[in-house]
Amino acid sequence: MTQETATEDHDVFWDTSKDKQEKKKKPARKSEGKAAKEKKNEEKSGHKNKKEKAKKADNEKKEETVNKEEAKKKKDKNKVNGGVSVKMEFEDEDFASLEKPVKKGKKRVRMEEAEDTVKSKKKKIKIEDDKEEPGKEKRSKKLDEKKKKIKKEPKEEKVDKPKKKTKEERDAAIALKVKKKEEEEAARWRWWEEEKYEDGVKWRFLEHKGPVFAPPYDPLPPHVKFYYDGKPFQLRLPAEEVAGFFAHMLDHEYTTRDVFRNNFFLDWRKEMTLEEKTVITDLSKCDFTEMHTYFKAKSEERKNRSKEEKLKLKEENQKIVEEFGYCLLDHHKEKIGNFKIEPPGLFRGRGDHPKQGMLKKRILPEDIIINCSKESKIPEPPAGHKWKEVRHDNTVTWLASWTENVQGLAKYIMLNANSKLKGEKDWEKYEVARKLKHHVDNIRKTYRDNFKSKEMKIRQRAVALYFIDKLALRAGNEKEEGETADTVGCCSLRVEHIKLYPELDGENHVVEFDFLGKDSIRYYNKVPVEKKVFKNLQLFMENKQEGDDLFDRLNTPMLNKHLQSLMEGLTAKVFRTYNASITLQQQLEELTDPEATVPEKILSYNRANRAVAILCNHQRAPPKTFDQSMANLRTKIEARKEQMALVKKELKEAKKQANESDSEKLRKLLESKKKALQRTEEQIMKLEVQATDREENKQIALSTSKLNYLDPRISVAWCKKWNVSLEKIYNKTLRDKFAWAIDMAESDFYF
DNA sequence: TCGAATACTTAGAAACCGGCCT
DNA sequence: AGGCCGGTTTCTAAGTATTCGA
Repeated sequence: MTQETATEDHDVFWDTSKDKQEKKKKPARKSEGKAAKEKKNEEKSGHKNKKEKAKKADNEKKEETVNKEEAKKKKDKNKVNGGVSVKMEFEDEDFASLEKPVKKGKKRVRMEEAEDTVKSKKKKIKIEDDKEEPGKEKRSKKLDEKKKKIKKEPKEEKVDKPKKKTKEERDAAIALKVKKKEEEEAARWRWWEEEKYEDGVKWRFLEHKGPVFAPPYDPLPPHVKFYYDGKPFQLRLPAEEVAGFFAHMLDHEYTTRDVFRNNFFLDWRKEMTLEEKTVITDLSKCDFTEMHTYFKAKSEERKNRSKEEKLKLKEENQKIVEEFGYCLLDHHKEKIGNFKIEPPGLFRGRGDHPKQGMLKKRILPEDIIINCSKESKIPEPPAGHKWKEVRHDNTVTWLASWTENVQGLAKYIMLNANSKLKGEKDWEKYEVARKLKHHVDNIRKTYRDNFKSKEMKIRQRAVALYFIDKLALRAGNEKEEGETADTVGCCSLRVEHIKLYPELDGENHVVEFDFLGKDSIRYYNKVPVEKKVFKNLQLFMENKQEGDDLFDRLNTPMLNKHLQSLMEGLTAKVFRTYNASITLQQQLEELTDPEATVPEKILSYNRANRAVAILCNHQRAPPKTFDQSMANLRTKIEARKEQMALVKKELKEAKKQANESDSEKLRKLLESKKKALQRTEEQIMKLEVQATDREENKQIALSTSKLNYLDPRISVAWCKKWNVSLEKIYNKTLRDKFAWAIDMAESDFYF
């Protein structure tokens, strides 16, 4: 099968536990494999529906142009590299001609202009192929299908978990649900069936009400006091507010850290009056506990509000959401992702952040830039205020922006993930990743060749790319020292982040990675690498010491420029998307047992998802309640097992009786016992599967990859193929975000 | 010709909420 | 009826990639 060809290739490249000799042989077979793959794909399109076929044809057309471009590029490249490669043959091991290590930022290597950088955004990959079709009938037919589906689903649910309500109630609830779903579906903007805008234009009409500001400071009641050096001390409002931010966090580990405390204290003092400043000179003499207790009591109070109060509050909230939570974009109402301005507080940088604890100031309308259509109703600033600026830039997607004071970075108000603007981009992202599939063999060959380049920067680039591809490392942009936590990605790796073992645990050429990546999440991995990679790493580390860059002649713009020349639209992060999605597809194929029950299939899905999460190093802190909840589950299973034993006994008894005398009643009893046994067995199985799943998931976060890396069409197709309802895999948010994929992917979708 | 600025995606933690159990 | 638990949603920090402008 087509799939196998592809996944096999991938598997060998990936599975680091396998013998490397096998891997080395691989490239020779690759082009062959690819040709076969493509042919199979063609055959496959034979039994696709019209829409698909049209798409396919179009794709091929595009593929052709791309290939032409590729060919041209390759030719040009050969002009440059060709000479080098001849030289390379006898200079391969001649490291003497390679440049000496450089310190990045001081002696930056001049960026080599790519020969034929394919630019001009206008050429950017057009992704929709079927949208130009008129296909109005088709559309309405689709809608009908949708409706049918919608009507069916809740019934299934009913069977799944019967509720303890009266029949009428249940029916009413279901009817309501169906209605709501239908309405939602009818209101959905099926933008993926429309033509794309000219390049750079993000919208033609945009109207919104502006952001919602944080509520004003609510002062402490007089009886709640702050103490300095054991004595009550009355703070003025500005200092009191900031003290409150700290008091709120008192039982958080942050407040025990020196950096956090120092930064807080420094910024707090800036809010103090001269008198306050004179008295309050030592944070350790500050006692916030009374404030802390008060805040806690207040939040408790909030939780214990009466039903009516809660309802009222909810309604009020709803009103705000209704008014400010949506915008009008090209005739469609779209949900805004973050319409509330971030309230003031203490900066909670992740990891060892040098600025943690600093004061995040309150944002005022005077800080806000509004972006909307000229001809739209311009949002009104709150009474007595004005906006910093109102602009009308339809080449960007944000509705409002401001500059945050801690790091001086821009913040934006943008649309929700289910919006056209986000969805289209997401779709495009997966299309680029799918395109990489057709180029990846070539690219891998190229970087392998480059392992022996006589130019240091090309070798470094090749090895970095190898890591990005094989290990799904992030690109690793440069960051300003001292401004953020010390974290790295591929290009910013330093010599102390890797260790080289010519031999380790029976494997040759092992590299041990140990560094903090995004969000200061530790990446730790021991990987056997190709010999050439190993030798190069040794070379890169020569004459360097801790703190020096491993790839001293490489940075992300250089890497991306190179990638751009290999494939239009290709950047370092595409490899993560590509490898994540292709891994999911391959794992699903491997792990799904057609005979398995639905819960077992879901476990397989989660395992496939998990493989991706591990690849991408998506971790989470084990939930605080993990051990407890695990124990609870075990108890539940035990209880069920006991129940099963009981039912078994009863069944035996019933059988015996039925054998002795044959009556209608006894037969019925026997039947019901049999069913009961089956039910318990199923329940136990379900619970056990759940337990396994949870255990395996202790420190792994599946959500990030599901949300950002896995082409949703793979999951949708899998559900269709195996008759698993999509709700079991995707929650409401995900289904909303991926509406485009749910609509277009059939069970034969192939990434 | 860089470093800075800009715009957007990706990330884990925390808050929230609703269903279930006692 | 209330509290607990787990999934969902919200929040905002931290990345990537590209463009801008001194």
